[in-house]
This record gives sequence, C-alpha cells and structure tokens, in this order.
Amino acid sequence: MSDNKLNSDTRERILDVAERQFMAHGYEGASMRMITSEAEVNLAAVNYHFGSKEGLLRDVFRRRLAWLNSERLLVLDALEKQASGAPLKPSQILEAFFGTLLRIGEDESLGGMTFLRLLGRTLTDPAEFIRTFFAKEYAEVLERYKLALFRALPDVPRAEIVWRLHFMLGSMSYAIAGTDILHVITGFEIGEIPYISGQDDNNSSEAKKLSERLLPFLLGGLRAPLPQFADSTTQQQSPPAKTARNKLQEK
Amino acid sequence: MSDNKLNSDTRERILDVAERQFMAHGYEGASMRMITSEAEVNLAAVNYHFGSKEGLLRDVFRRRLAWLNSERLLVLDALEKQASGAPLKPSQILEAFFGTLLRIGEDESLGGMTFLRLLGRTLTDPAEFIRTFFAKEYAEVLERYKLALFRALPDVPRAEIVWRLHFMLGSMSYAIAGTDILHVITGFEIGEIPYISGQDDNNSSEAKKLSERLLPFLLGGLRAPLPQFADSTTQQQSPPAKTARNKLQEK
DNA sequence: TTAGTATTAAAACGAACGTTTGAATAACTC
DNA sequence: GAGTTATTCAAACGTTCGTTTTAATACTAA
Repeated sequence: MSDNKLNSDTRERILDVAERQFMAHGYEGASMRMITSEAEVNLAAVNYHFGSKEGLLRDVFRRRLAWLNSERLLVLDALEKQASGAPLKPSQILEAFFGTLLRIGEDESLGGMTFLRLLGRTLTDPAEFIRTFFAKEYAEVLERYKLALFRALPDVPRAEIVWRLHFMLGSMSYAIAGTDILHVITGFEIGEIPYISGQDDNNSSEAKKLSERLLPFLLGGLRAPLPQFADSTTQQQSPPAKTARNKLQEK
Repeated sequence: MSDNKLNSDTRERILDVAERQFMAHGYEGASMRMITSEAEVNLAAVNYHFGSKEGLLRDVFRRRLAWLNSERLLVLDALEKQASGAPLKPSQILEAFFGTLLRIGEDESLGGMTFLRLLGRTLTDPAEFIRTFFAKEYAEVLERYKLALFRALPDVPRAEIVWRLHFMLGSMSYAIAGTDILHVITGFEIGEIPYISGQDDNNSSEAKKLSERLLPFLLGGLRAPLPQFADSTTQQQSPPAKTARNKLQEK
C-alpha cells in the first residue's frame, strides 16, 4: 500500500508544487522552471511524466476531481434513494453540490484550500484547452444536478434554473478563489475571512465558515421571486427533460 | 471637439484592439505583437504611448472605469438625496450598483459586452499588479455602497453583509465573463444566453436580459435568512461605521 | 524657413519560455 | 549477472516575449 513510494515520488512532488504555483500565479504565470526547481526535480521531468505543461495541469486537476465527481454523484444518489422517487428539496441539492466541494477545503488530503482556490481561479481562465477540459470533466455531474433541480423546482422555467445555476457557480468560484478586491479594501474589518489571514495551512474548518455563509446566500438566490419578463420573447415551460439529456450525448 | 483626431488616433486604436484581445486571451495570453499587428501600428507604439504592457492594461480599464465609477456615485447620490436621510431599499442599492454596470453592455461607446467580459475575467486574475490596481480603482465606490448596505440592513451583522457582497460580486463577475463551463454543456438548451450566441456585436439589450435575471437572484441572496452560527466565535454587531472609513483612509 | 517636439519605423536586445536530445544512472526481469 | 526498461540529468534547441535603441518622418511654433 504505502510501500510503493518507488512508484515515482517525483510525480507526486511535481503535482503538489504545481498545484500551489498554478494557484498563486495562474497557469501562464507559473513557469516550468519555477515548478521543477521548487520541487527539486529536473526540468525535463514534467515532460517525461506528463507530456507537456498542459498535461501537468490536467493531471493536477484529475487527481482531485476524481474524488469530487464521484463523491458528488454518490451523495446525490444517496439522497434520491432516500427520497424514493420524490423530488429533493433545493437545499438538499445545494448542500450536496457545494457542501461536497467545500469539504475539500477542510481536508488536506483532498487538496485543501490550495486546490479550492486553484479551482476557483481556473474556472474563469479564458484559455481554450482549460475550458474544454472542465466542460468535459464536469459534464456528467452538472447534468445530474441540473436535472435534480428541474425536478425540485417544477414551476420554475428551466432556463431560469440554468441561469441561476450559472450565478451560483460564479459566487462559489469567486468566493473560493479569494482574489477578491474586497480583501484589500475591507479585509481587516471582518477578521474572520479565512483564505487571506494566514498564508498556508490554517485550512481546516475555515472552509466550514465559508460554507455556512455561502449556502444560505445561494439558496436565497435560487428561490428568489422570478423576474416579471416585462418585454418580448417570454420563455415558457420547457419541453420534457429528454432534450437536456440528448444535448449532452452529442459531444 | 471631434477634430482633434490628430491627438493620436493610434492610442485609441491600440486601446480598442487591446481591450478585445485581453478579453479573448487574458492578459498574459495576449502578446504585444498580436495587439500591435492587428491595430496596424508599430510594435514600439505601445511602449511609447503607455510605457509598458501593464500600463496599457491600466489605460484600457481607466478609459471605461472612469465613467462607471462616477456614474455609480452619481446614481447613489441621487438615490440618497431623494430618500432625504432615510435608508435606501436593498433593491435600490443593487439596482444602482449592478444595473449601472450592466448598462455598459448595452452601450458600445461605454465598452459594450467586450469590456464587460474583460472586466469579469480580469477581476479574478491572480496577478498582483492587477489586483492592487482594481483595489485602488474600486475603493471609493465599494466603500460607499457598502455603507449604504449597512444602513439598509441595520439588523444584519456587518460581516455578513460583506460576505454577501463578496458573493454578489462573484455572481456578477462570472456571469459577465461568460467563460462558464455550463455554456458548452447546456448552452444550446437555453438559446437566449446572450454572450455566446454571436461572436461580436449583437450586444445591445442582451445585457438587459442578463440584468433582469441577475438582479432578482442577487436580491434573493442578499436577503436570505442568516446562518444559525451553530458553533463557536459568533460575531455580533460591529462597532460604529467610523471603523470602515478609517481603514479606507489608510491607503 | 527653421528649430524643436512628437510620433512612427525597423531592427536588435537580452531574457524567459516549453520542449527535445542523448547520455548516464537506477530499477526491474529473467 | 546480463539484458531490458524506466527514470534522471545536463545541455541545448528554437521560439516568443516585452523592451530599448537609433534613425527617419510628421507636425507645431517662432
């Protein structure tokens, strides 16, 4: 089990350092020379083990998203089994989706706040290969949760639910990224903002504080009164759920 | 007035192209050679007119944020004068803050959706000089709106308000950036998502649709029930507003 | 017209980038 | 222990980056 450290300790060391450097400087900003020198491995090691810098970033995420994706699906499965056919409550769905994510921040072995921040920042990276990577990586989970929300809010137009899913992802991404301009301005007023107080590993249970505040906010937004659709092109209830699943199959 | 096109048409052309390229490829991803060649100016023109690439990015934003900042302050001033001492409604504050921003997307002369997307993406850029630039550029306006929210929600702990201001900025930033992973997955299901349908200038009034959906969401989140503060370190009402203003003066 | 300033132009600078090469070393297989 | 594969290493590759330099050109003001 733990005796196969011979199975390239180099790989893990590179992944650890890369995770931290990509978080701190972004994908373009973190050079392979910075990464390999801090990891104390040869420059060529990255290309040997990961093929390229893009491959390195992919594996940095795959290492963590494997757990996140399967956990999110497991939790949703459990909830749906427990509900035995009845729609879930929106709060349950959000708790499952975002709570699972934020648990990463509490557990260093899952990546901790470092990975959480990296994820938040990378989700908004404009680079094409990053966006397509995440799209593929998130597709199944997002589709499942989207359908769960459709069932949980049958009276809300589906397009509206998707919009709000957008907004919720944004809140989350921004919050965990911690690049907020508010930090510099009002940072000291609320001393309890986790991700800026210490630089490194005061992680555990600080994500919990974030979770306690983020989830009520998201739930309030999700259940807010619908806009009035004042002008033209009002959208009505969407066609049966089949559509959504079909679109997913296309790619 | 319009006859001083001799005042370096080059400058404006560079700013226009840079705005678009920074939006499309990010700050690091857009090279000066790409920018100057598309703008059909000499490579050295950027350094001549803006000093450096950083200076170019700063001026790209200053050109637009000058209007945004003053407009946001004007609108807030007008509301407060109209209320004559009474606290504003949260919906008024959000409408003023986010509505003003989204109006940029409807007006090409203010930057349009291109600048809006650029702003959303850059707000999450980890580069140090970018963060400090935005912190300085946003300081006054954010402080004013924060205080307005404090007055509008006197029973809500101030730290909680700041948290939710974070979350709202995140929703907005992510929504206008349009790098959303949801695009690729569910993009076609809701055909009305504005910023991906066409590539360029089908802008006007599409930001209006975004605004119609974003504002109710934000308002719902802002007014959501408070978390219960189950465990330790509960925070209570903050000291008088003086504190916040003092912190601002420091820089 | 002339002197002075502002702008543009072509070329090169040094540094940093991601990647590749080919040999040396370590690890494993039979 | 010989043969094979996996990994590490130093060095260099070719490219691109932002910036600077030096000269030519355009514009302004006396």
